[in-house]
Amino acid sequence: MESVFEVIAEPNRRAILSLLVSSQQSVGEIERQLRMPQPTVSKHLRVLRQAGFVESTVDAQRRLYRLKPEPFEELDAWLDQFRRFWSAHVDALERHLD
Amino acid sequence: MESVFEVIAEPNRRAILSLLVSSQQSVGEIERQLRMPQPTVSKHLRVLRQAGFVESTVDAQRRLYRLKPEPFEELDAWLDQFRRFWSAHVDALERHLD
DNA sequence: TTATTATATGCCTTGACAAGCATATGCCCT
DNA sequence: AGGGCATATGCTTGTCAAGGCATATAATAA
Repeated sequence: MESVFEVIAEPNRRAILSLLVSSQQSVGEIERQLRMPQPTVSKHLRVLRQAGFVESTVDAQRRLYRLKPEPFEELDAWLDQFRRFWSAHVDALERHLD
Repeated sequence: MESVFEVIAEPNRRAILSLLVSSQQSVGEIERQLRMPQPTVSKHLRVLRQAGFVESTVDAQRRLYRLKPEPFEELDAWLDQFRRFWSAHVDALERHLD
């Protein structure tokens, strides 16, 4: 589970990341919104934390999780090598729609 | 193996995609450059083809594989929701708008 | 203190997938 | 037709990760 690519391959992890876009959330809030067993949520959060996608702070008995930018930058950097290639396609599509 | 995320989770598949950025390649050329058994290459190409990452044309006994843009666009669209978390994106967006 | 809430972790089972190897398919050439 | 080259596919095996469930840890409240 080293690579960021493997981490985002899991649908539930992507759902958690999308949830955290709006604001930081506790484990229990994620659990309820995604209707997922709590151990499952905690395990996915662990993977996300170890890969640098999220970090947490303590709030009484709760842990508040929020996004971190670095892995997303890494993904974007990887996509970059293909960007020239497919942006031409987008431009062509836009011209066609005009 | 439906999702584009699962497809790019495999390192050898990412290597193949990176190879194809420069130009289209035959299975044998990919096999030699990546020092990978031919059945392995063919199997990964099959996954990539089914997910729309590549397409092939016939050249005598060879099949020439080249990239297709759509799955990359899908990845980029997913990344988009997280872009406000890293500052470099602002610059990239400005460059794109120029 | 004990009970309750919030989160993390351990064990176990199951399923998926990648690789190895053999073999099939298909095209080219003589 | 037959042989060789290029690619695809089938079968089997090992590995690894996700989920279920129980339990541990820790903070709070009564």
